Amino acid sequence: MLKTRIKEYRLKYDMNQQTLAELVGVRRETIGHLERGNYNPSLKLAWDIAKVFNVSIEEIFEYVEEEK
Amino acid sequence: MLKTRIKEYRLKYDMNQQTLAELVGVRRETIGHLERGNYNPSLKLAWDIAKVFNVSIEEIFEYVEEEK
DNA sequence: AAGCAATGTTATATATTTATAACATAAAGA
DNA sequence: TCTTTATGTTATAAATATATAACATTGCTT
Repeated sequence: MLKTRIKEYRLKYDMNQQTLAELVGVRRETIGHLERGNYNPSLKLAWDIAKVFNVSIEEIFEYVEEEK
Repeated sequence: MLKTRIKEYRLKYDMNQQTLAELVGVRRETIGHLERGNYNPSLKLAWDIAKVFNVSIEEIFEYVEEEK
């Protein structure tokens, strides 16, 4: 299961989904889906998002084992 | 454009494509395609490969600008 | 030369991400 | 209340990653 801190960093930068989406070249729905854990992004998208926040990919995305 | 050091690390670990593929749960052709830069992996696959070699994703994958 | 292991390559099918559009909901301000 | 902004949600289409199978090539070893 994928845990993400996109929303946390997005709010830290006082940014809405639309703005982040434009910065990385995807739709705002895509950002929303990622924040809600609906699917795993491509490495390219993960890379681009991490770059916006000047952090490593690992800082924003983490795979953890399912509980149940 | 995606540059990758999969092959470099794979050889360092004296491992063939088949073995690496099994460790991360994909086909050997998929590893081959990645090494030849045919497509960008999912974050999950990139994560799994980095984990096999005990390095960060950024150590193995890097996006650089196209020359021409 | 013959055989084997590793990798390249290609075609097609399947799965998943992402795009697109439309509508719903919730919060905040005028 | 009405309007606006941000986000949720859902359905469908398009794009791309990955699976699968088949065959080619290369290098090594006998």
